[in-house]
Amino acid sequence: MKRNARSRLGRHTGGRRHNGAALPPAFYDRDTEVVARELLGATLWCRTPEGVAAGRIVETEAYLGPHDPACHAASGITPRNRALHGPPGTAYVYFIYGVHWCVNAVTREEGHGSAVLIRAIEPLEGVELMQRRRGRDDLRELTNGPGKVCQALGIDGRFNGMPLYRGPLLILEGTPPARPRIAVAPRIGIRHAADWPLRFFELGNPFVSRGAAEPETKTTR
DNA sequence: GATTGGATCGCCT
DNA sequence: GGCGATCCAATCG
Repeated sequence: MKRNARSRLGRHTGGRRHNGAALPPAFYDRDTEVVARELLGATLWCRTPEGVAAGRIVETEAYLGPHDPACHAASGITPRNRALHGPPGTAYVYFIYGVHWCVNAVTREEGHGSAVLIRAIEPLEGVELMQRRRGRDDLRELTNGPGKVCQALGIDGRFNGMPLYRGPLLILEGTPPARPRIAVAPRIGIRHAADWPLRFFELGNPFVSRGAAEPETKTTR
């Protein structure tokens, strides 16, 4: 486990290229929990005038639409959550706690209002840019939380409603974790439906926001 | 127009 | 692991 973490650090800090194709809209037009699981290992990639920054997705949460009390769609369509009700593969970017941006990938058919929150990535490209934006050097502290991911990649409200398969903000094919290494746990920081097991992360990965090696989390078969 | 709470983070103990 | 920062958007009057 420790060996994996170290080899991962070594393998990914060199700013390697990734040539994976963008995940198409059809990838997102499926069950939200399946998409949340399968986004693990994909690459979140963002280009701004400052440069490119990208990382491997290691932690996600599923938000299941109007019948999920923790999902923004539970309160109907508003100006804020309009992009959440867009077509599959849309970026839903919102501002939270008066401080942070969070980025989601919209799932299922247009109008359903479900999405996957990207909670943590493993830095792959543009490490210096991310360090500058975050104001810290420690690789583990760059992108281990949804607000940190957006700050490191330069994602803000300008990206809300954009497609994730063309343009400056992309999700690309990557290298999924082995299935036994995917852990399932309750979502973080929510009031309602606080015990629904809809958080997915790569077990043992040092870039997960918390609980990377929690012994009590359930791994998938 | 005012109030309130939130899918967080970073610093402090 | 506890708590204050900080401000937008939804809700209420």
